[in-house]
Amino acid sequence: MSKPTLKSVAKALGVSTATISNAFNRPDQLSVALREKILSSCAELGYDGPNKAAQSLRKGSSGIVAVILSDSLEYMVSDPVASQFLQGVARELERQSKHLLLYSGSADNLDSITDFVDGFICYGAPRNLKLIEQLKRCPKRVLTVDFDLPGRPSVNIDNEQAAYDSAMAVLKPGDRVAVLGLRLIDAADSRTVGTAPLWDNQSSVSHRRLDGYQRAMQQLGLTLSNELLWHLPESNQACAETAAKAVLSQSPAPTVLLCMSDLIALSAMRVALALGLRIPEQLRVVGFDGIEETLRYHPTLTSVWQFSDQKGEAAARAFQSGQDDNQLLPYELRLGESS
Amino acid sequence: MSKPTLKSVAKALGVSTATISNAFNRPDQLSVALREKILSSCAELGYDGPNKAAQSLRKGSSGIVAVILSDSLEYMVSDPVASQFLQGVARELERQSKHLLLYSGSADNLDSITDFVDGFICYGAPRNLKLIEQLKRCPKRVLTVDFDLPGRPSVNIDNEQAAYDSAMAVLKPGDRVAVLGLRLIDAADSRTVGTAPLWDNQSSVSHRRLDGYQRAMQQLGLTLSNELLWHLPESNQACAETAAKAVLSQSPAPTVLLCMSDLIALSAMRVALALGLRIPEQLRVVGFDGIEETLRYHPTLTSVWQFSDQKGEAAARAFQSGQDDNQLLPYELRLGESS
DNA sequence: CTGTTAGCGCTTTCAT
DNA sequence: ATGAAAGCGCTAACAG
Repeated sequence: MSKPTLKSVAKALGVSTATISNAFNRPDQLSVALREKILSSCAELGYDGPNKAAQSLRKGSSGIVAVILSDSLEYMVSDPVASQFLQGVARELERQSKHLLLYSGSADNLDSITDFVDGFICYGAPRNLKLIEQLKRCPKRVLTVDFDLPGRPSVNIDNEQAAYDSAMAVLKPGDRVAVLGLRLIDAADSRTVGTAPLWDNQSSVSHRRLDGYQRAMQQLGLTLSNELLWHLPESNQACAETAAKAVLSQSPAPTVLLCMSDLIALSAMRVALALGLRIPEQLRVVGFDGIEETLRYHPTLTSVWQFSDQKGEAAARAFQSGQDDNQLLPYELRLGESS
Repeated sequence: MSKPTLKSVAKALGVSTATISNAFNRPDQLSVALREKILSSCAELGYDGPNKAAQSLRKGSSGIVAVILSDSLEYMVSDPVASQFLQGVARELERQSKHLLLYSGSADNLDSITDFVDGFICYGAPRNLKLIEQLKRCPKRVLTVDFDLPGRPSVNIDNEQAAYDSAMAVLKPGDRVAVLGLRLIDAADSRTVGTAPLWDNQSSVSHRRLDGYQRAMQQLGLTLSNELLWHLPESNQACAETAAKAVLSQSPAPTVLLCMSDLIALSAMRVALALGLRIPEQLRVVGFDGIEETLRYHPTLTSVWQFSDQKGEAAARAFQSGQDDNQLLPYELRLGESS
């Protein structure tokens, strides 16, 4: 015997298909008693509700929201900031009785899933630029986070201002400044930006942060030399160590490290300490994001906290709300022992 | 103007719907020239292929495979073993041009997704036991990993034998042994198992590993005292530290720590070193899983390597193959400086 | 409160 | 090589 369908169940119970459908979708359309009876009979027959694929075809919506990650699952999954964000999205979606489909930003296209989902929440500009084109002309709802798409709603923080604030909190006149940046150019390894063209991927957060750092430096009469502006392809320990070692072994050594993630800042501090540098006396360090781990480490890190889980919730809520505005979330500069 | 459909495109091009369908799904059914023409016209019209929801309804398959995690996304995502596994699944599925839907094992039911997917790969017994019941009577393909369901294909390693091997590699006569186990009883905190009933969740890997440890101990004439058998609710640093501190501060202190994950073993070694214990002279430690991080840490860890990424690939392949056997994958005991 | 009916967008015989 | 037509399982109007 194959799986029961709405029709087969209706026949078995001697009622019309509409009645069964209503029993599941519109309780107000029939008596409580009848509904109870139908529901329990269905349970016995092994029918656990209308087929969702058919339902989705008919209604035009499925209750599934896709989250497009900026990179592969494997990478995102190991980043505490991203997983905080996902946690928030999952929590809010659960409240809405919706479901979450995780999709890789390095995938080739959205074709395989667009027809199954109600829309997309894009967390960071997808690594594969083809996806951006597809999202632009997608008839479904698209909400971006940490970047913008013309005419689409978004959720973000003011990265430029936050970076500016963090730099102002740590910089002093006469400082020699190094920046450990994230995905500033198109290169797969950690290296100084040098003369490589800045790779502006949909006005990424990194470039906005760099703008903020530079505004602060300008204001203090400081300049950033090209060899001290580093590009890291990923926010992880390995990339950060390479960069930190190179930067800190220069002479004269930098007195301040502006880091575009807390993970980078933490690794940099480890390297600095291993090199015998004293923080903050000889080197001040500032991070970005706000992750738990920095609270357990000494010296604690001065950083911009952006509450990624709340950002995830906000994104899911904004997705649902249907409003098309560009939402700016609050952030908080928290001073630690590193500055 | 709304999204073009197969029908609207057919009308626009003056051919039948079947022809358009064939152009996309069965190239052999029409001339190359015509197909080319149709495909390019479709691209112009902004039609990028048949609607997948309708296709799935009609064909009864969608090309999406759900991976049911044993716990919430947020938890799994931070576990290196799980993310290795997912990596492998994702890689193999990509080869098959299929897609991956991640689903939480603590979700309430599968109803919301069953109709959209071709089947389920369950990575570990889901935390929510209701899901197990649903999987048992699911008409779609179900493959389990790291646990078994009657009549369903599975992919696993021989946990009992692997645990036995690892214990035999480290144990000596006269040893005082402590076990840092994973999810052995139904408790949310780290604690000794004591007299609590072992919670056999579908013959979990943990219990098989415990069996293996005990066989080895028996063979060497050793016994495991109840206060030295620990239950940890999760494989993470916090849980492991609690347990390790308690276990190592006993006197006489244990001489061997059998740990059910590398993450646990690593944390335990940190605690031991902080306590001034020398490894392996005063304390030998063995782990389970095989994760990269143990190679960078000193002392390096003796552990059972189970190649989770290959396990993921194997699972996705077995899912696709249609074979219903229970596959046992190889593992490898690797000796490190900790034993 | 219940039944009838017309599709949602597609694939697939079966004719032509 | 192509077209007509029958559904896949369901929902929403509408009529009763």
